[in-house]
Amino acid sequence: MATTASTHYNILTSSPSIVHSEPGSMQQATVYRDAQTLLQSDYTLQSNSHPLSHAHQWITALSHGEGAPWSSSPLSDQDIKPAVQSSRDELHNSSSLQHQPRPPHLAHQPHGTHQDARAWRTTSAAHIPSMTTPNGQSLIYSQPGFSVNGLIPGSGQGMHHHTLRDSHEDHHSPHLSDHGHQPSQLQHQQHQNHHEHSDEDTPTSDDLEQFAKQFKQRRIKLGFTQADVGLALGTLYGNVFSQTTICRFEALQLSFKNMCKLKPLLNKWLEEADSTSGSPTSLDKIAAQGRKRKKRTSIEVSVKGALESHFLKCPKPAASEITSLADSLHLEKEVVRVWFCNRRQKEKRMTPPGGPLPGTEDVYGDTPPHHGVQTPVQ
DNA sequence: ATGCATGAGTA
DNA sequence: ACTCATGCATA
Repeated sequence: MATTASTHYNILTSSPSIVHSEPGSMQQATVYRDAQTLLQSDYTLQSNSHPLSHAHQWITALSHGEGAPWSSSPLSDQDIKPAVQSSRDELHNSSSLQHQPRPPHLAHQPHGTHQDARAWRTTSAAHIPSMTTPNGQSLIYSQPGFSVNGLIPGSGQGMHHHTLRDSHEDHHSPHLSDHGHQPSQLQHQQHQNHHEHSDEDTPTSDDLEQFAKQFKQRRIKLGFTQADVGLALGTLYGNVFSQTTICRFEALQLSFKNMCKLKPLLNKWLEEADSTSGSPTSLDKIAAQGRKRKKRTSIEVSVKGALESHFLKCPKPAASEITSLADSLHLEKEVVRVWFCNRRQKEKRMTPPGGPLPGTEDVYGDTPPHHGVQTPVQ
């Protein structure tokens, strides 16, 4: 069986008390959640959410008939607290800056055999800052200067939220095939901002790359582990992060937007750690709440290969297709579905899998003389 | 360091 | 049902 699922994890059915009843530090999780929300949708204040819903549909899809024990755990109710979020930090950078510029001629491809969703693949070549569309407008997440420091909210950014996360070649992007007409967003705000702030304004992919590198270096020098940092962020700013996230940040394995969000936080930590070099950072850990998690399914290499093949052909298979695929591979449908989701996400990271492919035609053949980065490392 | 997973928010 | 941010568990 591919599904190693030894299926039988402690039921742990209900632990209503350990949700997040921390003695003296429980606001962390709270703020944390809020921050995220704010980032994704500026004004969309999240109302309460459904305790559990679709997330468990796959239970019924279990072919084992095992009777997933972890399914029953209606806790995680009160996630909704008064939106505190007064960190007057930023977190406002509405999404939308993650649009990847891609050559218009490739845009209309139903699902070409090549993925062009990555544009900032600047692992070694830096040229992002301004690609020009057929119109001659540079549409890049260069230095929009959104509401970060409290810019005027109506400067176009704060309200548009994400409307153009083009990068999907399915439905919503009928245009931009010939005109490459970028909707709106940071076009009109491309003036009046010339701050050399290497971390206040929107960083370029290059900036992020540089920062990540320096960050890692300093971190190690100071003797901190990725986990330490993640924890420290929690105590310092209320946003706890896992070792995984820190690791991915350092490795540029997050989306551009995500990187942008984390950068200021990590930057602050750096300053903190630097100044207090020597004193032990207060550690505070919120109890891991017991949400039953499905045992990680390990997919055989051969099966993975098959999935990869299908992905190349069709990165977004229809439900029916997933079903049949799952059937032929002897996997649960959910597993396959999730696999595709994760695979797609992977494509969107700053450092895409497979490395720099020579296939991506750089329409931006004019690398702008724009390099404000300082000394890389030591 | 990464693979598979969860969940909120969206479409 | 998907995207996106994030993390447990594991290689």
